[in-house]
Amino acid sequence: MNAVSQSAMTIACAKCPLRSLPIFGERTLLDASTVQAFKIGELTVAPGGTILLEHARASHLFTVLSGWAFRYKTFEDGRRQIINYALPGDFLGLQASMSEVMGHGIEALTDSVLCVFPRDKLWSFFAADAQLAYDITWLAASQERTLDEQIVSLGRRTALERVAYLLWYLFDKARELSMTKRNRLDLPMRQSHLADTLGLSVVHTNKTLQKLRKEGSIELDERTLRVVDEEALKNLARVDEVENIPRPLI
Amino acid sequence: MNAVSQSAMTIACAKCPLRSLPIFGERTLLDASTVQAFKIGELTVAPGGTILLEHARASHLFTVLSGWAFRYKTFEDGRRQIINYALPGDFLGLQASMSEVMGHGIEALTDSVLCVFPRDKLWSFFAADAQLAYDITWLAASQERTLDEQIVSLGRRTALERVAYLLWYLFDKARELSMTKRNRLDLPMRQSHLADTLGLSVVHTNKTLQKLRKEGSIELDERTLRVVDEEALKNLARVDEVENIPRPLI
DNA sequence: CGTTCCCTTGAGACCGCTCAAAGACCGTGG
DNA sequence: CCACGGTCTTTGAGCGGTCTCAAGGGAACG
Repeated sequence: MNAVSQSAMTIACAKCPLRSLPIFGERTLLDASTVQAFKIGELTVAPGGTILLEHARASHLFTVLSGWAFRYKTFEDGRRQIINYALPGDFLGLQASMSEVMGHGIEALTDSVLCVFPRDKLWSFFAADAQLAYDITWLAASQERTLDEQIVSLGRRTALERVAYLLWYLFDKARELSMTKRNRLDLPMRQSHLADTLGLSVVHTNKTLQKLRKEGSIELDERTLRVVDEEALKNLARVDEVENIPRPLI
Repeated sequence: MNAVSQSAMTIACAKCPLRSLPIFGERTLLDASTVQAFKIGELTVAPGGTILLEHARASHLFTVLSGWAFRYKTFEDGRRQIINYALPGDFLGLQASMSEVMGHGIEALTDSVLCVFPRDKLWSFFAADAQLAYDITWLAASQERTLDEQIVSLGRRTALERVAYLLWYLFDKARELSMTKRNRLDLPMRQSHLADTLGLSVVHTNKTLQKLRKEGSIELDERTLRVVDEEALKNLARVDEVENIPRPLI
């Protein structure tokens, strides 16, 4: 709720910097004018700022243009579960548009900019452009796959495997977006975020991170992750290999 | 793979018994002929039969017409995580249609019948019928909400809360479909299925079930669940109330 | 230069695990 | 019809992974 502002200056979809990334394959790329017609503005949020409030009515959909955010749910007694992380190109808020009220909150981890779309126009855009409809469904289905894997993590991976998986997942996701340099990635989250993602306490998360460092496949200090031996990390994490196929961008 | 057969006799969508259930609201109900055109047949599966094989290429989409099924993932060492359960009206296989290979398996718990749709025609049906496209997206988004809640369960609910939540969730889902009678529901799964859903061992699942029975809000024997005090169960489960709005049926 | 937030470390408690075995239920075949 | 084997549920014992509580150190910031 704090530090949220709406900017008059917006990036034209045709000049969207994300469009040139290989992961958003040219063949699958929606015409920029279609997205432009759907887009109504941009939202700028500071670290810790709320993008979507838990249990509130959501009137917008978003695509992350830059920055990190995370989706979460909380209990009244303060327990928090982070559901997943959003990076540039991720489409947010769809769940809410199908029911009336948000089931989760979304918070920015870094300074972030999001493209804003009107939820009440979703249907008319579906009717007008089948490719847009298909792309949104594609993204929703892809999101399901990610959530499936998070469920497997929480249900059946040990603490060490969970940490390894999360770090590899974030690394791989960031690499697709060319956010890594020489196997290095700056992670904006605190250990308390990792703990709330992993279903562990902060203390045990810390101890498990240290154990993982001793395994030798990663280095992690000053909030910079370095993947030293990706194969070893993936084996530890029991990664179920999925090829990164080009994905749509709304 | 065993006990799978394709029947020549199929139910006409116009006469689909699910269409008269209140949860599939009339206003949101897709024209029967649209679904009929998309449907290519029915699949009958016996208990324990495979509907979708993990890591195989999927060429079909399904709607459960009758019976119970579950989605799961396994590790090489045998650990299994059940991701969620499918009941009549649930739409299956979408994740796989967006990538090449199934990330999960689907297995029948009871004798089941599924409507079969061709995955390679999905795009052309999207282009031909915006309502169908919208409905499929709706279902995908709704599924995400369910998965979010499962992530919260595994990450932040205690064993007792988890069991309470799962039983309430199944009860509520079945009630929408008029599968309950006087607060009673026949559950087809074994305790090992519950354990693999809850991220617990079978032994601890058993002990937790007993503790829950002693709490008094449920009875459970002979595979019949009876919800004695739904409010107490929901409080125990820390249910985040969501109204059951009418949903589409493909 | 103090305050605050975060990471780290240690100690002890507890939740959920594994191992083991007995009882209950069911289908099958003698 | 009964004996048997297999699967599922239940129970007990002991271990260990993860938790909570507590305190110290380091870095950032006003």
